[in-house]
Amino acid sequence: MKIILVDDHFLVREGVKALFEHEEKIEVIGEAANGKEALEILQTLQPDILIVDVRMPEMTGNELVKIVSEQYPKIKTLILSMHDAQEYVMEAINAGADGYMLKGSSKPEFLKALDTISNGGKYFSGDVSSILLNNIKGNIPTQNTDSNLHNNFNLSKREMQVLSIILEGKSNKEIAVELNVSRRTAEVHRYNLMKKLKVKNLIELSNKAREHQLV
Amino acid sequence: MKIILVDDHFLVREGVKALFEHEEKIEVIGEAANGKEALEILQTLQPDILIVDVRMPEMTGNELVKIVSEQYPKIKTLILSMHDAQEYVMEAINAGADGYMLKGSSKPEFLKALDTISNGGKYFSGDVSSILLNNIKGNIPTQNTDSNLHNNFNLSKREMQVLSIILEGKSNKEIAVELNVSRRTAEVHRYNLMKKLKVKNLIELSNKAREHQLV
DNA sequence: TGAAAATTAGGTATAATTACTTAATTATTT
DNA sequence: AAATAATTAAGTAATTATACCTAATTTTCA
Repeated sequence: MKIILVDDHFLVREGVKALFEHEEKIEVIGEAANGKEALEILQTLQPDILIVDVRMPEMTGNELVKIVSEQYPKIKTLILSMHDAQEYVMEAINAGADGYMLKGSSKPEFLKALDTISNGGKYFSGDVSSILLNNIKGNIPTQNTDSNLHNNFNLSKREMQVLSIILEGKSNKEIAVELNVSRRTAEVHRYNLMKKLKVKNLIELSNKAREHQLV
Repeated sequence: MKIILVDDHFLVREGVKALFEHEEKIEVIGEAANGKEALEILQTLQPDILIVDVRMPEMTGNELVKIVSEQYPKIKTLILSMHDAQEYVMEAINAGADGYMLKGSSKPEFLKALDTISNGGKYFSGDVSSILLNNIKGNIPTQNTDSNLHNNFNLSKREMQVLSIILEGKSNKEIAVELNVSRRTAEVHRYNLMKKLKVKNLIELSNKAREHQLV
C-alpha cells in the first residue's frame, strides 16, 4: 500500500509515519504540506491512498479530495480530522472521500480503515456514526423519547427552547420578547443552561450544543 | 455501567463476559437467551445497556430493541451482529438501536462504543459505514467554495490571531494576557473584527468563521 | 524615504451578562 | 392530595462587551 501524507503540520506527518513504521504492507512514499504540493507530487508518484488533513491553509482537505477523486479516481482518499463536526463529515462525503478518521483513533482502527479502503470499501470511524445516522434517508426515529441525546443534560423543555434562541444569537432581552416573559426569566434560563451544560461562555455553549446535537 | 446480554448462544455470552472481565466500570448484571426472557428480567433488573444479538429464534434482536426503546427509553441498546448486511443495519436504525457492532470488532472499539452509548451518543462500527453511506440523503448544500472562503474580509494577521482566540471562548481580558497587550487593544481588535465580518454577536461570529473556514 | 496600513491604547457611555439568592406560581408525578 | 419539578421573576453586585472617537507608535510596501 503506497501512501502519500498531506498535512501542514510536520509533527502530524511524523506521527502517522511512526504509526505505520512496523507495518510492512504500508509504505509512505511521499509527503506534502498543502493541497498544491500534493497535486504536484501526485503526477510523479503513484500512490494507492492519500491521507489528508481536513484543515489546511489555502485549500482544505475536502477540496483536495474532490479534485483528486475526480481527476485520479483510482487513488483512494482518507480524510484525517481532529473534529467530528457535521459539516466536515458531510463535505467529505460529498467530495468523494473513501474514509474519515479522527486523529484520536486507535492504531488497529487505522489499519482496518486502510485495509477496507484499499479493497475498494469505505471506512468512516465509528466516532462519526451519529452524524451519518442523522443524515440517513427516511430517518424516522431519533426524535422525541427523552432518551436519545436531546436530554442527557437534563434540560427542561423551556430550557431547550431558550437554548435554540440563544444559538440564533439573540440576547436575553430578545429572548424575553420572543417568549413573552421577563428579561430576568430569560437570564435565569440562560444561567441554568450554562450550569447544566458545564460551559462558561457562549462559544463553548455553541460548540457543546452542536456536538451533542441538542438543537 | 450495568449490562444485560441477550444472545441464544451460551458461548457468545461467555465471550462477551470475558471481554469485560477486567473492566471495572462494566458489570454484566443479567443474561437472557431470547427476547421474551430479556423482557422478563428487564422488569426486575435495571440495566443501563442491553447488548443484543440480531439473530435469535422467535424474536429478532431488532424487534426486541424496538420494544425496549419504546417502553424503556432510558435503557440504551447495542446490536451485536455477525453480518454487516444492509437490512440488519437499517432495521437496527429504524428500531432505535443506539449502536451496532460486529462480532469481529476489537475490544477497544467495543469499549469505545459502550462509552459513547452510555453518554447518550450513537456508535455504529466503522465496518458498517459503507451501508450508512449508501443511505445518506442526497447531497446537503455545501455552498461556498473558493470565492467566499478564507480571508476576503481583509482581516489583518493580528485580527486573525484574535479571532482564533475569541473562538476558544476567551474574553478580552484573557486575550490581552495571551497576546501581552492592553485589554483595550483586545477590545479594539474584537470590535473591528465584528465590523469587518458584519456580525453583531459571538454566535454569528462563530458561525461565519466556521462557514468561511477562517480558523 | 514617505505614505498607507496596522497595532497599540486611552476616554466615555451604555448595554448586557454573570453569579448568586429568594420566592411565588404552575405543572407534573406519584 | 401531596410532593416534586418547572417556570416565572425580582434584587444586588460585579464583570464584560459594545460603540464610538482620538491618537501615538510601528510595520510594510512602493
